[in-house]
This record gives sequence, structure tokens and C-alpha cells, in this order.
Amino acid sequence: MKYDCLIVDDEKLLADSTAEYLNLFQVKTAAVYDAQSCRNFLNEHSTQVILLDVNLADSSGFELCKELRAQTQVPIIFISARTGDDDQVIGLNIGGDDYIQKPYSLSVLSAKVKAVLKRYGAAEKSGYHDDWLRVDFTARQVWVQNQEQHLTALEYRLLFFLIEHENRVITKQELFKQVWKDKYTTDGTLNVHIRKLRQMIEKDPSNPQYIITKWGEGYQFCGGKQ
Amino acid sequence: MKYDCLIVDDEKLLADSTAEYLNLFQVKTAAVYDAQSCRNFLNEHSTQVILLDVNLADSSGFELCKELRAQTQVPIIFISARTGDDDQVIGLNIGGDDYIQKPYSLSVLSAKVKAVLKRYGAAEKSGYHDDWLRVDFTARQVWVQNQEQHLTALEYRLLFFLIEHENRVITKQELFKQVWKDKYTTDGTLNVHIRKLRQMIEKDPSNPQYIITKWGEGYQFCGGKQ
DNA sequence: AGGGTTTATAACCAAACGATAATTTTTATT
DNA sequence: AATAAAAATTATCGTTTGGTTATAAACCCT
Repeated sequence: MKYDCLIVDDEKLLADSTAEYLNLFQVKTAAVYDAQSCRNFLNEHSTQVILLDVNLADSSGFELCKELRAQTQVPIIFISARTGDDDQVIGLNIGGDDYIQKPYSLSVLSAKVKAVLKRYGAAEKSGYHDDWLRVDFTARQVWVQNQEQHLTALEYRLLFFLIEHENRVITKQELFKQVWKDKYTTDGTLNVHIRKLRQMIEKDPSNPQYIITKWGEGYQFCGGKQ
Repeated sequence: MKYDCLIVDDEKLLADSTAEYLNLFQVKTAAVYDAQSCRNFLNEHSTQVILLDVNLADSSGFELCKELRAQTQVPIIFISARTGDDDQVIGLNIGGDDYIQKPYSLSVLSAKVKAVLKRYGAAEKSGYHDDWLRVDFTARQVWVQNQEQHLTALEYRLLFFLIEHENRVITKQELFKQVWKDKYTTDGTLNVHIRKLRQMIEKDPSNPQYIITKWGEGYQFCGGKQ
């Protein structure tokens, strides 16, 4: 499921009412109440911005932010009852995009979230299409020369993730994290599945045009050539 | 002239001292004191972020923001002595990226500016481009005369680091630290890789125009010549 | 100009990496 | 439990890499 905004705050009432408010204004929002739930949520869903409380029951918001920054560039807005300037500076330095103090005005918060969405909100990809290959994310279907291909669940996840980040080099670590949900196996495993994908979608699997190997770094989906 | 930050505020003293503070921390900043000067400034210079006071002598900051938004997407952070929530909401709605209340803490303001620079700067000018050479950081691709070049992982890291610090002399120590992650090998190694880069990107590798040797100091990437 | 030092050039090599194919283990289905 | 499908493992092989070394050229100082 794709969300616009995720709220992480252990004050349940406040988190829920804020989420409700944002939802009223067409910002699709979910709320979770601790760091672990946040991790779980992000393993299953995606979001375009995160509102992160600095004081969480099971972790510090700052710690969680650092952790998230290792995997994703999603904009993070801190929320905090602490009013010190130092906290704000720390938050911004470790990768936060903004810092809102409690108690906050819902209209201001909503305006900030919308401003972030407007500027950084990624245009959502719904697939890929060219003369040879067609990929539909929502229907979970892949065609090569108008012939539908059968992919396994894992192959779908792998291919979709690569296409979602078209033209960006994806490291193996990233793939293990996102596609294998951190259940690290071995590089060979990844190899095998890359190969299967290539055999399915490439014109010449030994000279791949779509799934490019970046030696010593990872793989990259290259579309839009011809 | 390229600036990182422009301050528009009719409180000259505050504007100047803020600019001075930011300059101290490697954020190249200029200050102007009214809307007309701002327009003139932007006709001659470029900047990556604008700090805009809401109350200007010859215009409203909001009006100026609308006007600027018609021409540019440059991030705008409002500064204001008005504390009302409504003002903040208006500011964010008409295209502002953030809203700081006076009196502000210099450290917080500086952190916010840097956060914007980091995010926006990374998204916008991630690479290098001129008639001969084109480098794309995210796609990890390098073109010379529109022909894509194959670089190894190490060569990428080396070239990217040099370009990232365009026009600055980079010592070998720095390169060993950043590119080789402190795994010092030998100067010869560095030599060899500089040479490989030159052979790939220079018009005449024996008379380098991009990667310049600074005898006894290090190397320097020189762009922006045409 | 000459000696010492720093950098450029070129060829070479061991280790690391990825592609491939065959095999085993796990998971899902009947 | 039996079967089929999916995913992981393993082993082999060829390629790419990144460093090493040797030699030549360029630079700096007295």
C-alpha cells in the first residue's frame, strides 16, 4: 500500500487525530506508535514523508532517523516537545528536513507536509513500457513482445524494485534489504535471480540492455534507450 | 557569481550578521534589503536558497515570493516577526519551503539552510556537464562527446570526489581517506588511476584540462571553461 | 645545469567478482 | 504424504579489477 505520510509518535491520541486531519485533506496518512512498528510498516508499505517524534517509547527518534537514512532518502519531519535549539540543530544535521514543535497547529503541520509533498513527492511509477518490454506494477504482469511472462513472487519484487529506481545503481545490500527483507543469503542467490530475469526480458541475455551490471557496486535498470 | 544563499530583509543589521554567520560556515551568502534589490541581484547572480523576510519596505515578502515562483523553483524560506499560524500557512501555500520566526537562533537557521542545500543541491546539480564531458552521479554514467564511457567502481569514486569538490585542490591524503577509505596503498596506485581517468575524459591526456596536477599538493578538477 | 624528488607512462599479475549450470533444499499445492 | 514449483546452494570458469613494479619524464631547488 502506498501512503503519502507516516506519523511515528507514542502519543497515540495526538498521532491518530493528526492522521485523521491529514486524511481529511487528501493526504493519505497512517500512524504508528513506536520505532519497531515503524520499521515493520516500512517493510510492507511505502510513504512519501515521515513525521517522526523525537521521544519514542522503544528508541530515540534521532536514532531511528539515522537508521532510516541508511536505507532511504524519504523526507523526515521531526516533531518534538523539546524546545531547545540544540535538538533542532541535531535533528536537521542527521538528515531531518524540518522540525516542528509541540504543541503544533494542525493547519501549519498540514501546510508543511503538503509543501514537502509538492516539492519532493516523487511522481509515482506505475510500470515501464517500450517496444520490447512492458511491465505493469498494479496488475503484476510482464510482457515481452506482447507475450505475457510468468514471474515468481521474488522475481516480481526484484524487477519492480529495479524499475522503480530506474537509472539508479542499486547496491546488493539495498536489494537484500528491500527485496529479501534483510534475510541475507549470499551473492550467488542474487546472481541466479538476476540471470533468470535477464533470460526472460533481455533480447540477448548475455548482452543485457535493461539490467546492467555495475561491477563491484550492484545492478541498474536502464530503460528509455532504443 | 554563484551563491548558496540570499537573504532579503530590511533589517540591515540582522541581515548582515546572519550573512556573516552563514559565510563562516562555508555557506556563500549575500544580503539585500528590499524587493527591488532582490530582483536585480537575481538577474546577475544565482543562488540555491532564499531567506525572505515577510515585511519588506517596498513590497510584501509573500508578493515577492509569488513573483519569484513564476520564474524559478529555488527553495524559499520565510523569516518573519509575525507569529500567527495563518501567516505560516499562507507562506507555505504560496510556494515557501519553510517558515522561521524572529527572533531566530543562528544555529537553527544555519542548520535549516544547510538541510535545504544538502537535499536540493543533491537533487539538482548532481553531476557535471559541458560540451565535451558529461557526468551523472546518480546514474553513475560518464559521457565523452556523447559516448558513454565504462569506468570501474574505483574510477567512479575518484572522479566523483574530484568533481564534487570542483576547483579545490585535493591532497592525496584526502583521496586515500575518501576514495580508498583509508586503506593506504601507495602513491603509484593513485597515479595510475588518475592516468586512466585522464585517458578517458581528457581531449589530450598528456595536457590535461580537467584533472590538473598541483605539484607537491595533489589534484584538482577544473570545470567551467568551455 | 645537475641532483633529488615527484609525477607520468606502460606492461604485468594475483585476487576478487560475476556468469553460468547443475544440484539441493525449501515452500506451496494437491 | 506425494508432487511440483520456487528459491538457495554450490562449484566451475572466464573476466575485470586494482595494485605493483619498472622506467621515463617533469619539476624544484641550489
